[in-house]
Amino acid sequence: MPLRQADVLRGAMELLDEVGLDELTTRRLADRLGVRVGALYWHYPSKTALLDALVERIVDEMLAEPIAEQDWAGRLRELAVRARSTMLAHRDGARLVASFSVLPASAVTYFQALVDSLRTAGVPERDAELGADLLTSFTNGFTLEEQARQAKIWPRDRRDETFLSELDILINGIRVSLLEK
Amino acid sequence: MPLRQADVLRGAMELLDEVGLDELTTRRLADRLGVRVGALYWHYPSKTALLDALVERIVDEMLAEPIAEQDWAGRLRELAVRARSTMLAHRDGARLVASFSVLPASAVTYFQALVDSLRTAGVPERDAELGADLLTSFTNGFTLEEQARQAKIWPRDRRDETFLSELDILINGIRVSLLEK
DNA sequence: ACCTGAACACCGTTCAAGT
DNA sequence: ACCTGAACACCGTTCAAGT
Repeated sequence: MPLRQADVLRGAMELLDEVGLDELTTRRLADRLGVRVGALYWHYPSKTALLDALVERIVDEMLAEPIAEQDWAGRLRELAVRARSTMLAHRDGARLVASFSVLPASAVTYFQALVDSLRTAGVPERDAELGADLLTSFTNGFTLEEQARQAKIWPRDRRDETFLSELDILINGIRVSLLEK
Repeated sequence: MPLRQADVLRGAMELLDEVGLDELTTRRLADRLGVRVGALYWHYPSKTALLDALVERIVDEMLAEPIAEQDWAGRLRELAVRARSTMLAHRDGARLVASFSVLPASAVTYFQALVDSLRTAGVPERDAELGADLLTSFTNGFTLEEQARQAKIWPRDRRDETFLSELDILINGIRVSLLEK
């Protein structure tokens, strides 16, 4: 029976996890799906579009489970932790997510969840956006470097500890700069 | 007269700035240097080695000028601002720097400058390293996203403002978490 | 609707041979 | 010491033609 777009996407995700982003080629993907390269272009218009679909699927996972009720700091922490662990769950996940050419709808939702956490704590819109952007830049920068190099040096629990410590420093900055001013 | 390694490096940097990282191929570089592709491999053992040399040159620029005497917060700010502006000075600079396979010696010096700024303010070694890593992750994450997408949407002065605002929030976090505890 | 066959215009890398 | 010529093993993409 014929391939559907979802099969191509699933195959691409599996191949990503097995060989990494640099070895994820259209030809290897076609092989794995038992099809000729050209066939892929019936399902996706370009490799870029396929990678964007992968990014979307990964970012979707970040909000798959609802965020537990808690104070603003706990919500920010949970959102950041989840973004990191979702990217770490896929080989080269951070680099892939950083490379999107079409911003996934779920990325907007994610960013909005950060902004909302701060808004409900009384932070004005413009400041809440700054805080959300700061948190996102840190999380992505940390995870990108971690996945590219640190993961080969330090064990996961050590890296978790470091991430949480730095995250707390950052959240304290948001507290004194945006909440208590 | 024959090509020297420095010529290849300069040519690569110029090509990077003209066409970007994705179009920086060994063949285009060879064309620009008036040489056949294979000749490059006499000067650099691989494209990866050449890219690492580019990264090194960019990171070197970050500390080309001495850091002005000032308090720890001012020093951290200046170091972060300089890292960002140096990466922005080259097309795809942030993505290139994030991709290094051999950590440049100057990157160690840069990181140490961050750590030292905190150490002289009385922060213990381990905490100083956390703060330096936090600052680095943020700066790289911010600039990577900025250069990849935001630069096409917002003018430079608007992005400068945003970076400085977020940087201050982060530095306040370091202040209350690592200095005043 | 979905895929093959075959091509096009590229890549990075190697290496004997030339000067 | 530095480079050419030529090849090898790949890429992403297109598209007429097949089923």
